Amino acid sequence: MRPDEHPEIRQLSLFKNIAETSFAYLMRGAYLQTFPPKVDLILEGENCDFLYIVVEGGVELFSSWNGRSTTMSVVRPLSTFILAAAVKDAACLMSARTLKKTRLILLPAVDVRRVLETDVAFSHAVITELAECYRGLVTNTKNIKMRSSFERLAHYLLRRLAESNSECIVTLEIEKRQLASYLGMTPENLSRSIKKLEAHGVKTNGTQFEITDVDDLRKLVKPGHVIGEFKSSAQG
Amino acid sequence: MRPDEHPEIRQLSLFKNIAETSFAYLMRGAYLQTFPPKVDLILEGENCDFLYIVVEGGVELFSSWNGRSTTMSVVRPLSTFILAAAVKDAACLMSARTLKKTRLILLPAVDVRRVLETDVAFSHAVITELAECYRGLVTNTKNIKMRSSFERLAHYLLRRLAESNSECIVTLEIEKRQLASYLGMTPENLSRSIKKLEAHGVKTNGTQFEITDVDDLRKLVKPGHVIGEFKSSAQG
DNA sequence: CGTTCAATTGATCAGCGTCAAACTAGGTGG
DNA sequence: CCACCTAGTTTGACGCTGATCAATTGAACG
Repeated sequence: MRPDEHPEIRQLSLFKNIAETSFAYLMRGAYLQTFPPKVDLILEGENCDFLYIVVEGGVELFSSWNGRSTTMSVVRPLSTFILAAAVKDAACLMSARTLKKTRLILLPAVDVRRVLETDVAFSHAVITELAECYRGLVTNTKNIKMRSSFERLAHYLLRRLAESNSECIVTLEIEKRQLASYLGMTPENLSRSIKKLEAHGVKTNGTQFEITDVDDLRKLVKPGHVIGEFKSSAQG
Repeated sequence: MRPDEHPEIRQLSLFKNIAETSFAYLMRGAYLQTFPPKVDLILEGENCDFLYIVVEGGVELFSSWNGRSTTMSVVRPLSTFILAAAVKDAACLMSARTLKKTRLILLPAVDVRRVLETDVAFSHAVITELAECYRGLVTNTKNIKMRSSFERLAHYLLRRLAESNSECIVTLEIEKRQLASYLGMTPENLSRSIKKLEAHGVKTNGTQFEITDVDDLRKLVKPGHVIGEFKSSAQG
């Protein structure tokens, strides 16, 4: 890959402040590839050879055990994923698959670790990124342990609303079954919970959600007690 | 604090490879303090002024929301906690309190961030530590989302057994109500689950657990599919 | 030796998962 | 362009896991 091929990734917080030579070194070994939907990228348990960057499309991080399976995170452009395993040169704890047609940059993990040794700015960026991933997961865990599935759904909508440009419209970019799994509930239960939302100022139409009474939702979610609730979700 | 006051903390992975001057700088500003049981050290939402090291005793990391509360992690000697918030200079996402009489080292977070800028070895140690914390939490989340409460208990016992010296004895070092909260269940349910364990080769006597049939437990837990299951728990 | 709080036990109930069936939408081939 | 097929979604009925409530037992500590 040429270093100037995707100028926008130079602006990622991971690379923004690193030396030009470090960036060039990383790009020299990088692959830019486009994958069809539903392609397995990573199988949990396998060692981690690349750090991934989502340029376009979307990637689901999930885990399977004993016939069960759960969506851990959804990674959208421009974000990296599987950073923790890459820097530790360890087995991946999550599997990854594309949600739709997706363009990815693959940085060989050895190169990442190499640059880590020479470029202090990169080290600091990795520290910040890992800390954010960690804190995102902490918030996630608190959610699962302290809120009901219905409250988690309301919380999710408020989070997506805060991220969006709109005042009151949220559009799901993933299938409901995957959202259900991410929220730790069954598709059936999600379907019923969405119905229940209508009594709390949310009109739905397929993947469109119109929040007509934000305050009502906030009453369910009671955010603000916990700082960081509406920040990023984890994907390290 | 004198740099040579607690030689064992020099051996912590966070400090093992850092420069002597960095370590001295950190120690110069450090406080060594002993706290009684059940003392609140950190209130979530407040900014993080220190990085903590547990020298003796134990600390519970927990979170509260809307009248509910949950134990997120238990930190034992010699470990650090609240590293992520300290390096990010951000609000803590978890509260902390001592479980019993506990000796702690408090490193001013500004000093930590200062050393981060000058000492590459320290940066790398922080990266490793954060990555481990993150991966511990990933495992935790997978546990909560994919295993039943009974399976989580069995898994917990096997984990503690792997950490202990004994072939078959596990001794709880926390109250059962806290274990229940950590595992995401009620004390009543934990009590009943412990009873159920007797049918799977576990004899109990108060806080003592004797695992007489490890294979039976393993059948419940089915570990090994997910690498890293028996490593550390998160506490960043 | 009494006070206090954790742990246990029993009874009940609710949230949510499971199973099954009907419905809908998006994509494909005739 | 439409019929069809497949897969996701919705709806209903039912059952189980685990929470709640209440009462008792047990253990730690002054």
